[in-house]
Amino acid sequence: MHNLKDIRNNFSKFEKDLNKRSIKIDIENLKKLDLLNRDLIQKKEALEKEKKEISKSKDENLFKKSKEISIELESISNEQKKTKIELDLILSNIPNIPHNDVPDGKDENDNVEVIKKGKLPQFDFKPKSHYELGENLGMLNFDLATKTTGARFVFIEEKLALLERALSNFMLDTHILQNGYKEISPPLIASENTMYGTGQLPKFENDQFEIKFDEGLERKFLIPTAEVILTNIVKNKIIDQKDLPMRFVASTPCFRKEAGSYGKDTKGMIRQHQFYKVEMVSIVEEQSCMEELERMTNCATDLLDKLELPYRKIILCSGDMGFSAEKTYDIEVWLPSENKYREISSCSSCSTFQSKRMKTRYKDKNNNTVFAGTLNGSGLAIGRTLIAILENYQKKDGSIIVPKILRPYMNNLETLSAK
RNA sequence: GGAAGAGUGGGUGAGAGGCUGAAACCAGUCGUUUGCUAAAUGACCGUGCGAGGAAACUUGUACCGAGGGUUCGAAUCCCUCCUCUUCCGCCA
Repeated sequence: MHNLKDIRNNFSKFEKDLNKRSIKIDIENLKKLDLLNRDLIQKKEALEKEKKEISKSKDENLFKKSKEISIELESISNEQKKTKIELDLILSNIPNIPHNDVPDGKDENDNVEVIKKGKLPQFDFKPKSHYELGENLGMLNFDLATKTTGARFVFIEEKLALLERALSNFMLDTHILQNGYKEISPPLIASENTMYGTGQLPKFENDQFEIKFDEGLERKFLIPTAEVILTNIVKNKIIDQKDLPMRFVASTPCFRKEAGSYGKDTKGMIRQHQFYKVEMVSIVEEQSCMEELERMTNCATDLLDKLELPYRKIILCSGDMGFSAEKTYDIEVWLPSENKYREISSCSSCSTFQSKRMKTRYKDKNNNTVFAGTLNGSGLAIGRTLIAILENYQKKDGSIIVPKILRPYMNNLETLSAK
């Protein structure tokens, strides 16, 4: 959410900034509504003052007048509320402004590679896809998921399920013990206001699984990422400056409708309605955002180094970034069967965009109340890590070597092979 | 699910229709004094949205869980909802 106060100072700069994201808004309308809103507020407050004075005077002769003012006040107040709602609706649908470091661009083709690491595996046979490998091992079952649930779900079984658990534990341990994150096991359901706080609502309602919840009025959603619930830990809060930075990590299932991706990645488990992901979230002082983003991204790539998987890091161009982000690094892992890199992590700084929605603040050195910076990043998407291990560690006979770092988490198992 | 009680500023907690943006205490900020791993003392110390100002700041208004209502006037009375606590029931 953008601050109207800031926008007001320089409407044309705001308009230019949004151009970077190919967003066009009716800036004149915004100006007009802002003026109207403030005008109505002034009128309202003048009347309120008059009323207050009458009631203070306790002069019974004026009581009738006060009553008349109340009627006028109500209509002005209603009009002002309506204007404010209209303004908020416009503002809540505008994405974050890209940071200066972010390259201009239209879509994923304009993203820029930053580094490439790890050596690509060489095979003296044609490498199989993860779903072939998994099905041949008898450890991935898509048909069964279709029977019990529907498309875009999967059963993971036996040693592959163990591998999934091992990945979760390995990643959590690394972030907790080595990187200073606080472990959280959060609710997987978020309220409407929480979804609004991180920017999933109102604009991306179609991507969310809403669940039926009889009691209460507020709507509930399955989390599309732990970012939602971890970031909202500091919703409506004035944080003690000395508690910053705050760093949280959780391994949770994530639920996404994947609306609008019909026909994309339909085979295999690249794109599922449900998947596990280890998520990191940082709450920092605004000026530390860029530094924290580098730190967080390193936490993610470090895992790939430890797993000995080849990857590259790219910076997303302005047109390809998510709604709340000011700057995003994607980390892409090598998939031999596709002969290309695929996203396995996305680390973003959201500057104060989310904290303005959530009302997350802290007192700075001058005792001014300022908005905090928020960051989130996957470290890593477990389903896709599983895919990467299957494909990169496959042998000609279809068995899979277990990466060394994971063996302690798997009773020292060295190979996955069919029975 | 039934019954009872409670939600006040960063925290604890007074207030029970006008003098309350809200006592007191803790935490915090800035001083003073004595000195030294600290004590004493004074002042300041909520948030949102407006207005004026380059700014420090000044000023208006709203906010005591949320939303309505009664009243000239509501933290205080009434209604609805949410949340929490305790007791009972049910249950992994």
